[in-house]
Amino acid sequence: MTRWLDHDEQQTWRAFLTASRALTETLDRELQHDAGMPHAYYEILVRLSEAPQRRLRMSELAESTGSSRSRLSHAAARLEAAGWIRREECPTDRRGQIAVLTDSGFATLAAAAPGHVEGVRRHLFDALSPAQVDQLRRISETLVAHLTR
Amino acid sequence: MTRWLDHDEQQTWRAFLTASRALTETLDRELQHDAGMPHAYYEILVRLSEAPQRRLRMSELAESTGSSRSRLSHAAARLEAAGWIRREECPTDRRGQIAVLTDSGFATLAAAAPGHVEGVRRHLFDALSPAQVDQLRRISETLVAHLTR
DNA sequence: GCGGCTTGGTTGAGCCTTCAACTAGTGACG
DNA sequence: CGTCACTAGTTGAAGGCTCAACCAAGCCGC
Repeated sequence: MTRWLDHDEQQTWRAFLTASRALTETLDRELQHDAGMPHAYYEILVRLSEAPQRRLRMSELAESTGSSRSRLSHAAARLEAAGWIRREECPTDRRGQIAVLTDSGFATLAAAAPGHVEGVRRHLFDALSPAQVDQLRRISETLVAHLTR
Repeated sequence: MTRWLDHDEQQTWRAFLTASRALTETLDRELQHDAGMPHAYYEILVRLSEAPQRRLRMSELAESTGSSRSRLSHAAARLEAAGWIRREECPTDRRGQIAVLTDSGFATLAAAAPGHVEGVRRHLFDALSPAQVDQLRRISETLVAHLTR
């Protein structure tokens, strides 16, 4: 037997879908416009910038950005063509590749970050009360735990 | 001056991103696998199925699914090729088109719905407490209002 | 009724993602 | 030490989305 959604659940689900879609689309568009890259690529640069020596194995980078190996591989090809990252051989595993953030990539990221952070604040945090922010965090963490179980 | 995110805000933002991405990707994959259509197309069929006579002007359909006219136009071409919708001339505005859900489209939707709803329940509602569901709804509604302002 | 603005919708190019297939290197086990 | 399963990463095709350009048709003023 299907456990259908009642009216309230419907409303919740549709509101959530609309909100998350609108939010990600808005931020994606802003980033594309201001920095010439989609949000997914921005995230890759962020993770690299936070890693020791600004370098990560492709597989770790895929893991940490929540993308498939294939997606990351395509993305890396573009980022490399843009001169924002470079790929090096891994000394300990000859199958491996290490993605390295270039100076140009770091500079691009540094230029893009303020605008993007401002966008996140404006579109998300400014709209919610401190209590709601806290609730959203717990909800999100619960969902992540549940989905990656 | 950039209003940077503090540590807690960072965590909240990243958790939210991860959760909403994981959720939509999971449901999208399930739907693609079980019903042979992406979630965006499923939504179009749902809106049509709820409309009087299962028909809507393209512009209203775009509005109600939160997609651009261009996106809907491309989607409609595919849905029409699949035989799930059909487009008719609008009698009152000769520029207009009316999307109509076909019987085949309705049957496909009816077949896909139980599995999808079950997925939404399993991945979202089952993970959260009733209080959290209520919080999520208010948060989402607040964000939608804020973003479409 | 005729310029000119606006609206409804489509189109094509380019980009991103997915999926499945593939290469190459690693590691474990007999 | 050879074989077989698994892991790292890439590739290409196909599909979906965005953006900008475009064609009609409606609408508004004079």
